[in-house]
Amino acid sequence: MFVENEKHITIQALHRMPYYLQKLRELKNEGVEVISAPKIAQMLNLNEVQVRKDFAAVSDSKGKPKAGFSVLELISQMEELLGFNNTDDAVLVGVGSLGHAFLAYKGFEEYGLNIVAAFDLNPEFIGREISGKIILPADKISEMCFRMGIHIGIITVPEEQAQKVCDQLVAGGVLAIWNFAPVHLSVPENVLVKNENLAASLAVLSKHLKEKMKNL
Amino acid sequence: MFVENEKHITIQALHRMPYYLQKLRELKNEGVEVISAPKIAQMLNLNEVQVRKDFAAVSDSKGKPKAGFSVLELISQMEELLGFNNTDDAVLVGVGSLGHAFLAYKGFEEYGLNIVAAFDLNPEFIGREISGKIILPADKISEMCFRMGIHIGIITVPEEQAQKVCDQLVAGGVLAIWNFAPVHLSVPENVLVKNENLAASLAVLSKHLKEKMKNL
DNA sequence: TGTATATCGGTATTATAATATCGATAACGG
DNA sequence: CCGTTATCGATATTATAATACCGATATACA
Repeated sequence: MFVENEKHITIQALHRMPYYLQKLRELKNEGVEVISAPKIAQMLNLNEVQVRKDFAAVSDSKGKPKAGFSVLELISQMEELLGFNNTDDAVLVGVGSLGHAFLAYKGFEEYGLNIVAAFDLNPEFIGREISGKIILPADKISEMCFRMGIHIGIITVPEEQAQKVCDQLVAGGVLAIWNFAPVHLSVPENVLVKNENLAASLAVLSKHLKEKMKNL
Repeated sequence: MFVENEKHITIQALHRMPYYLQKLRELKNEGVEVISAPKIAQMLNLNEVQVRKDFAAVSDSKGKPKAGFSVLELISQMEELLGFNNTDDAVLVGVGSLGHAFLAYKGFEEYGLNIVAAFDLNPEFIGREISGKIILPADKISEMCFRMGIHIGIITVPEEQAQKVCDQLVAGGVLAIWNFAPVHLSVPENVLVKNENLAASLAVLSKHLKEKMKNL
């Protein structure tokens, strides 16, 4: 007879949350205090029932008929859920062009991610400073993650090196991996890999384009 | 009584394709000529039926019982489908840290994407050369896209500017938009927006981590 | 103050994708 | 050369997510 305190949130709903959050913050800045699901749905091109369900999944506060939901309450509950108000430390491996950009990118902090160390396999980079971080040799990954209690790893190395780097992160106690290499990574089942496969996205774009062009 | 020549491929299947392709190329390099669905499934941590169905969706060549599928045929048919063997021209808008990295990134060409022009709103950047491309003023977007017959636009500007840039791309005849700004973009229905929302990915990671840490 | 209505929450239905099942068949070993 | 078996394709089932529907209710306005 335990109370189910964990709301079930689908992965798709989770992906929609940042869009809600962005729009809600916009509305807040315009002075809007209450917003209805159909209005949000229209703005984001979603189904109104889906919006209402998504809101119900994050929020325990109820919406009022004819009016809607409290913008401020939704914002704070979403930030809570998404972890954007408590910062996680992360390490980054691979300071090629993409890794370089991430080290320079200020936006991550806004989402609660703080890159505390960067590694590379290339001796040429090691010891150099990029955006205020000293680049460390890749063979120190496990040790450093363990010592600093890091649980998030970002992989921006070429595909050939990705699995090896991944193994080192896991050995260092990392539980969540953000993988930008276009390869499948094998990990123990308690570790989550979130793939950011640019090739996959391009495939979608390219397919769509091919179909559009055919009809011209 | 027309023959259905367009195979139906789900969006999820399309996302899996680059992983298959990567693995198949690896196998090809090892000299493997025929591979079975269960083996691929095991390597990529997928269901064997799913793999077989995905293969059937791209390929008209049949697999052989007890043996499997021709690695070479699968590779060429996937490349064909994904459009990795015919290059599309694209423009990029926003040369902040991420845009900068994309201009420097060589990998896109491998996937059939060629960035032919880059734009920015910031007068400070205009006229400067980054990775061999001259940065043009954003108000030239529509004109240039139209003149050069560009159909793909990459948006790497901050969220406040994204919708405006998007409208200009659409006005210039762009049909597919790769959006890295964490906002929903409104477009006509014949235009595809592929969102690459880093915040959304981080949300997934953060949620997973929060649950893991709770159990410690 | 009463009536119309936009929106709510909950439930039912439909759509989509993943997985399980099974008879058929080509390769392999004895 | 014949049984054994891994894998196939096709079909059935289950899981998951999206959408439609409906009675209840708070607000707005006559």
